[in-house]
Amino acid sequence: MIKQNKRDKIIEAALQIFLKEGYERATMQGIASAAGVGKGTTYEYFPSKEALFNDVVREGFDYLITELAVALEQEGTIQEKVERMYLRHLTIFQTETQFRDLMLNDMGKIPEETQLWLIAQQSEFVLKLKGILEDGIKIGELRPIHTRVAANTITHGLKMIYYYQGEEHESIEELVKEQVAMLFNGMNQI
Amino acid sequence: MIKQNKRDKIIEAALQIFLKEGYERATMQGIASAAGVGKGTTYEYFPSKEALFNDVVREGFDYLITELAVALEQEGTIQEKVERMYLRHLTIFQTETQFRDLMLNDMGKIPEETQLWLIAQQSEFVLKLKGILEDGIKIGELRPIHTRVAANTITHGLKMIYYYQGEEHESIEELVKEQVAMLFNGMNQI
Amino acid sequence: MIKQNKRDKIIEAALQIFLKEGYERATMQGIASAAGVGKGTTYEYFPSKEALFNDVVREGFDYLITELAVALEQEGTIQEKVERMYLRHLTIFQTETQFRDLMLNDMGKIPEETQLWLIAQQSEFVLKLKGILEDGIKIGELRPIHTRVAANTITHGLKMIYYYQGEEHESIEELVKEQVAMLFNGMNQI
Amino acid sequence: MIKQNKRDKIIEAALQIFLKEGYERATMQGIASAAGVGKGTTYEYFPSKEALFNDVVREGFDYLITELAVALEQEGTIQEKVERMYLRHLTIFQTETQFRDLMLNDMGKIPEETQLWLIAQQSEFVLKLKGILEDGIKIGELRPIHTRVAANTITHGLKMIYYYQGEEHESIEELVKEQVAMLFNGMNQI
DNA sequence: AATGAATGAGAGTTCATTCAT
DNA sequence: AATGAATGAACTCTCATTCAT
Repeated sequence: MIKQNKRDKIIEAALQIFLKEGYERATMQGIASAAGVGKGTTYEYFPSKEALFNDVVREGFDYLITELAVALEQEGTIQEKVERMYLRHLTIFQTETQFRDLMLNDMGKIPEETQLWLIAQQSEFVLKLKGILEDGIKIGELRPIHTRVAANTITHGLKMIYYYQGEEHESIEELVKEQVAMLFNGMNQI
Repeated sequence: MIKQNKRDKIIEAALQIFLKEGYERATMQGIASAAGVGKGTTYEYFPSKEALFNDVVREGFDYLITELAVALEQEGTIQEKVERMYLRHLTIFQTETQFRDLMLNDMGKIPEETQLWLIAQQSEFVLKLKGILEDGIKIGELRPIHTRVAANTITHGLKMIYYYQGEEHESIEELVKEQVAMLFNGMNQI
Repeated sequence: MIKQNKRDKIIEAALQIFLKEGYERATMQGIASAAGVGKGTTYEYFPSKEALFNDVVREGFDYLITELAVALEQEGTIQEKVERMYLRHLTIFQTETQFRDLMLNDMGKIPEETQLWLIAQQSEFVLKLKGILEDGIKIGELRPIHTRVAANTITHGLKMIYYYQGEEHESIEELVKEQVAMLFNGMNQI
Repeated sequence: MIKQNKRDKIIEAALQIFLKEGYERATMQGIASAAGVGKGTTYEYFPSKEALFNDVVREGFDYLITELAVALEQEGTIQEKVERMYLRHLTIFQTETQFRDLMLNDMGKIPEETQLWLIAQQSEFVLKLKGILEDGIKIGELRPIHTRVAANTITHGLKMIYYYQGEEHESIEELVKEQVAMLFNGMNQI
């Protein structure tokens, strides 16, 4: 097993607990126990519960954004890129349906500065996607759509998978592909 | 003004407070004060904070689902119906961006039974929409799409508006219309 | 027994505990227990430990100053007035030698405002005493002494009794009288 | 500069911190940092916070008593000796008004044994002063006063300077001299 | 000998809930 | 039925002390 330092162990345990319990329900004692350290130890690494949450969010979001950006940058048509991104997103959160509680919730407890950082990160990501869509229009791969709305729809559409219940005879992967196909091909008869 | 009974006053006040503060941050004292009743009185009508939250969620969700269903049932093309539903949804939550905190968050605190009820309500709604889409395919208004995925995408796509930042020269209403148009017409060149 | 309201019971218990333990050592649990109420109840009456301490100090000091002023205002020579004041002071603190901890110590924990109030109260008292001394000089009862220093010496000299150890065959009352006599008659041969 | 050993550096730092913060507020980490050593190092020299405080008090008191005794032993009338002692006392504490917090406060935290030692030291000092006063009476320099009370009054009167506020056109030195003069000459008209 | 990472007992404070009025 | 005073469990955070290095 890879040797992890205490800080990483606490971050990881905190992520799990925040996910399972939400910010308020989570207790420092619980996080410490899950990390296999004493309660006081958490305060050696993070000055407060809020600061710990802040770092958890930052590291988690950083990881997520990076992964998605990589998926976008690989070869293929734009629809393929987006599909790849959706599937990567799915893989990351398949085991953690509660991840929405970290990403959508509890955001009032992080410092203004981090809130702004999150928005900035997300905006940057949306802009990158917008650029890709504009290129797609230029080379005639896409119709002349409203790229800002499209980039936002695609980005926030990622979160839809949080709500897919396990259903009968189709895998979630297939549903995701169908969803992306719909975004690109539309529903109207032509 | 219609005389409201105490129970309704408490439910209404609780909704506002839960929206503003989230479940954990909300206090029974705050809810009671906002409702203009004594703290003990809340316990005459609801046996616990959780039970109150449960009822608030049920009533709120009920109202929402009903409103959206009405929007769907009115005349027009399917795209028009969906657009109407999106705009109705927008109207309801325009003033309460924190509504996502009630709908997406804090759901761990309601009893299993209500969780299942919520899912059932939502499934029922998705089914109704699915039926509408199937009719649309039958009469040739829509392409032969995967109706379950489409119904889910449309339903969960409603939540995207929570994340629209106030942007420059376009109103949110226009962005919503663009978003619906994209769902129906697709992004790919044809 | 006189029926005391809860606030008074808490103030009284807090006084005892603060005297015995000092501000930092005193615990809200201990104060609550001593007052015969629940821990949370103290917070119904005082928003914090500091606020409770503040009120204890104000009420205690108020009582003390009033009692001493009364002793000064009764009939007699100036030496008799001062002696009476010293003895009254002695009576009040005879059972509470730790009172110095409340009056001299722990003053960093009370709000600036109360600190200023205490100084103002004390200054006012010293001024009153200074006036009495000046009258004494005018009517030839006292030598033309430095009245400000004298008033301060007498006032702060009150605190000396905190340090009298129980000694052999003389009572503290007698020692106090001797001390006052010395202040008025001096030590030098004439 | 004389090389100080670690123990002395810790004692000195601890004195400063105890003076500034009081016993409870002072932290071992703060003391260690001020002394320029590691936190664990303090425990190499002193087994506990209480033990450290104990040693600080003993050494500080020792120094004080010695200084005052020296002032008393130099040449002059008794009034001059006492005045010299008061001024020496003033010099020592002029910069540290918080010294009263060490001397008057926090004494509950030192072991019984040291408490008794302090009382004994003080008693011894009072006795020495009492002897001086008795000699003064014998040679007719002083009136036949109650020497024990006088010695106590003089000794405890030292603490009065803690309470002198900075005042207008007189220096504290002048006030101290006035105070001593009053003790020796009395206030009553003769 | 010197260190500081690790710890957990214990502090102040909040608040859902109870219950006498 | 309506109330709010009373309560204590449970929380975050501090810091004296230990101990492996």
